This record gives sequence, C-alpha cells and structure tokens, in this order.
Amino acid sequence: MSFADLGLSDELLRAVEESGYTEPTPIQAQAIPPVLMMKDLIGIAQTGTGKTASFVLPMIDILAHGRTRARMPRSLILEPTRELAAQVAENFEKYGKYHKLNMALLIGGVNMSDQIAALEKGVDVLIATPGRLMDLFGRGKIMLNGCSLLVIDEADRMLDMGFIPDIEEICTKLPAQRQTLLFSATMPAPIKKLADKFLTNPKQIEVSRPASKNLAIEQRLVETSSRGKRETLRELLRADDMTTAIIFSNRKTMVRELAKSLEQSGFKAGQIHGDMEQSERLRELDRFKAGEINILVASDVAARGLDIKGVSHVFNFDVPWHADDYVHRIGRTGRGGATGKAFTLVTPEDAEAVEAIEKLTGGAIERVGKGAPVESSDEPAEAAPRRGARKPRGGSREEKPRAEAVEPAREPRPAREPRQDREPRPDREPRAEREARPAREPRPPREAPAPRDSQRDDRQPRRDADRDGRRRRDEFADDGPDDGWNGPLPSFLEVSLGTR
DNA sequence: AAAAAAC
Repeated sequence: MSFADLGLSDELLRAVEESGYTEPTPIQAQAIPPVLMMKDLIGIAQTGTGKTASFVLPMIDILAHGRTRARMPRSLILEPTRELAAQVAENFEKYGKYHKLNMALLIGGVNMSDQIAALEKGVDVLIATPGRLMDLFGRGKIMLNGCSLLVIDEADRMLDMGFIPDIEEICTKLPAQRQTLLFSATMPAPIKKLADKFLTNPKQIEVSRPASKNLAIEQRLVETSSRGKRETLRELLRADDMTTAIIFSNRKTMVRELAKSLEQSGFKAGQIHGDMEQSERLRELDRFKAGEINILVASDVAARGLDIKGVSHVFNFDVPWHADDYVHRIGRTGRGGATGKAFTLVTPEDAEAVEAIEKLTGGAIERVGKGAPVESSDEPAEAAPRRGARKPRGGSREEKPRAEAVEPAREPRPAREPRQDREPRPDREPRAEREARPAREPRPPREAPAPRDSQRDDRQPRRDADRDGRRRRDEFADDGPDDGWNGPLPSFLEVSLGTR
C-alpha cells in the first residue's frame, strides 16, 4: 500500500514524498479514499495515528478545484485548542505547497485584524477554535453558507471543554448539503448524538488507540510521597538518557512553580499553560522545539495532539485526574518511530487514579520505588517484590535536608547537545529559505512553529529510526525483569532495579 | 478537584 494507491493527485504525492512519508498509516489508508469520494466519515482515532493527514491530504485535493470568494470560506476545520489549530495549519502549508490554497487560522489570543484581512481575501480552508470563530461570525466577518466541507476534530475533547453547543450552532450555519468528517478518540453518547444529527450516512473507521498499546513508550510508576515529589523529579531529570522532557502537572500554579524552581536550579526549563498570553505560549513552544530549552513544564493544554519531535521523556508530576489524560500525556513521547519513557510520580493518595489508568492501558505498570512509605500499598515491603519494584531500604537520599534539593547534585544536562547528536534534523528548513517562500496569507501567528518541523503524527517512522527502535526493543526483550529498560538509571533506581 | 476557550 502506498499513497499513490489512494487516489491523491500527483502534486500532493510529491509534497507527501518530500515530507518523508512513503506509506500511509492505517487510518490514512482507510479514510482518504472515502473522503475523496465526498463521503461523510467518523474516524475513531487520536493523534499519533496519522489522523491529521487523513483529512488534510484529501481536503487539499478536493479544494484544488473551485475558487474562493471573499468572506466565504469553502471548508472549515474545528480544533479544541489553539496549538492544535496551528499545527493543522502547518500541515496544510506542508502538504499544500504545490497547490494555491488560501488558508486562515482563526484562534484567540492573537490580533484579529490579520485574520479579518485574510477572510476578506477569501479562503479555501478555515482552521479555527470555536470561540474566535463565533466571535468573528458575530461581527459579520464570515459567512458559512459557502462552506461545504466541515471537519470536527478531537470531538470528545470538544465535549470535555463544553464546546458542543458552539459546534451545534456552527453546524446550523453551514449548508445542509455538505461533507462532514468527525474525529474522536472515544465515542461517548453526546458525540454519537452529534454525529447522528450532523452527519449523513457516515462511513465509520476505527484504529486502535496508539498510546495504550504503544510499545515504544516505557512506562513506570515512581512511588514517592507528596513531599518528596520535587526531589524525585529532579533525580529523574538527571538521568543520562534524559534529553528532552515534558513535565505535566494538574495545576497551572504548580506548572509555574516547577518551571521557576527548575530554572533557578540551572535546568533549561520553560512552561506552557492556559493562563499565559498566546504569544508567550507559542514562544515557549518554539524555544522547546528549537532546543533552547529541553524541559517544558505543562498543564493539560499540551497533553493532546501536540507533536514535538524527539521528546525522550514525559513526567507526570501529578497523576492526571482522568485516565484518558494519562494516555494523551504519555503520547507526547515515543513518536515517529522513536522510543520514549514515561514516568508518573505516584503518592499513596493516587491509588485510585492509578488503578483507573492501569485498567485503561490494560495491565499493571511497573513500579519503581524511591523508598517513600506507601501506606495503602497492595503489597507489603517484605512480600515478593514486583519485578524491579523492590523497595530500597535506607533511603539515604530521603534524609537529605530539603534545602539541598535546590541545587542539583550534578550539572543539569545542556539543553540541546544530546538530541543534536542523535537527530541531525535534516528536515529543518533553513530560515532564509523559509522566509523566501511566498508568504501564504495569513502566516501562523509569530511565524510560529516551523511548518516542516512539526506535526509528526502522520510521519511514518524513517527507515533507520524504525530499525533502531526495533533493535533496541528486541535487545532488551530477553533481558529479564527489566525488559525494555534501556539506558543508565538515576542513582536511586539503580538500587531498586539493579542487578538481579 | 483541573484545564481548556472570545473580548
């Protein structure tokens, strides 16, 4: 199966090839032909499966014919967060480089005037978050009656965020005669209802959830205490194989605090959460993508869909409230054929949430201890330890005065250098070229994330990367209890995992 | 419980 078998145009195939993809992912193979045939579609899938390209590619070919009219966009893509919307826009730029398509990115937090100017000129595709779209609609800047193709992406997330009434309203403003595509990771009742109401005779396709079965991500629960969390995190961050990490916390206040304290300790850390200015959010993402910082402390604004290459580790400083969020968070690593590690700090209070996560991901996640007391533990310390989960005795580290924790015992690793060794990133387009390219109106805000460098979710593993990934997994497959574990361990883990 | 999204 190749992209050429799916009925896409030659120009598009060229753009796809130049992006480095050779083979469609399962969802692309299943979705592209019916979308090209103008059928309605329900795609049960989440990012990481190649979902975005499964609608972006056929849309480009569909939109290649016909012409734009001022204020009357021909298609609309709805995204739950601004960052996701920007990411989809980058995809349109990347795959649409041989087509003359006009695009407008309508998201909040940025100046409206550029967006309005783009709308005046006429756009083929509108990529929007609901709030800004409704706002501009209310101002009479958009007419949606010429919009014959609608994509509702991340529908379940939209539901969580209370966007369903907005979506319904938007749907009523679109022509009844249209093509509608709906993507969702899960199909809760309200989403089913929405689909019944706004889609006609849809073809339904489903691909397995990537993260829960993703063998490329090594997951560990790190037992600690509420008070020991920060120190535990620092230990984990100093692991030799830690090159680039996203640290998730449940609270914005904690995101701020963690980022600040890590930075003060010499870590190259930044932050992203919803209380920040949009420009600031994008700037932090850019710094992270560019390697200026190698640690991004984030709220769940960054949990879903964000596609950043080369994230070696995900840390859950807090166990997420919902098991679903866990799957999304850890899915930020192990992307594009690479392997990744996901550590979740768990305290005795998290027992219930952890149980839900293990139920969802289908099995116990290996525990590694730091020696913190685990009161409600299901296994006494003396019992036969779970693989590699022996409780370290002594816990000399535990007795360290708190103040010392402020200074890392070792130099924090430099932000960039390790990843560069591994990833030459040949696909990073030189800035000069990027700027020389005719600007397509409007550019993402602040020439945001470089188009060619993001959105890995549709990327087939490059051959060498894949081979490497497989080799590494196999190498450790028969390695006994710690199968899959790779790379040097933080000192306290050596105690518990050690030689057996 | 938290976070996200328009001004």
